[in-house]
Amino acid sequence: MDESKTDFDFLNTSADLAAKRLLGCTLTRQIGNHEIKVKIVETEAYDQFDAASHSYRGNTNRTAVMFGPAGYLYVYFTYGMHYCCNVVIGGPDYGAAALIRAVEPISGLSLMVKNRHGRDGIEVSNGPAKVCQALDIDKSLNGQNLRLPPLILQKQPELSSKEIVTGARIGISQNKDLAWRFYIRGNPYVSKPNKG
DNA sequence: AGCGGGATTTTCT
DNA sequence: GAAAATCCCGCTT
Repeated sequence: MDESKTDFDFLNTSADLAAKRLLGCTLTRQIGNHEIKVKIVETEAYDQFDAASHSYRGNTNRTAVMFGPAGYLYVYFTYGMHYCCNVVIGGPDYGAAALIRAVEPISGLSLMVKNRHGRDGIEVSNGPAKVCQALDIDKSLNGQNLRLPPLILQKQPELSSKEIVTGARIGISQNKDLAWRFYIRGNPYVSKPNKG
């Protein structure tokens, strides 16, 4: 059977719904003989109709991956020093992606700590640039097919709405009130729990 | 615990 | 030329 066509159908929807569906899914990163496996615990949605999104200004060299099919990796470089990674979501003509803001280690923790220069505990992966550092993701993985090594996304059963917290996105200056950040309730790796 | 600043370069105006 | 989907450190409560 051709799994490649159907695996990521669950991401072929609006950015906010797809970002929510990514919570609980796993990422497996192969680095040489080593393997790191993590669970996605925090995401943010971005699409072409959203002024805060890189895709808002259209399909450029930088954003081309966002305008491709779901299930590919979009990596961008920011603040002159950090990489952040996204899972492309929605159909090929819908420029959308979900920023992976935090993950929970499942296996390969010692290598993650090493990649984070000794940072331990939740500091290993409780932020988008920390996730990329821990998983050794940089621009060379931009456009990577997430069905294939060295980075594989696996669907997990969808969480119930009670397990998901929704709120405003972090670190943006446009569309601040749009509640397109999602995280797993009570998870210690969430970068910044909502106040209140 | 919370605030403020610096690091540093890609991307688009 | 300015801003940027961030992080870390140091200083103040």
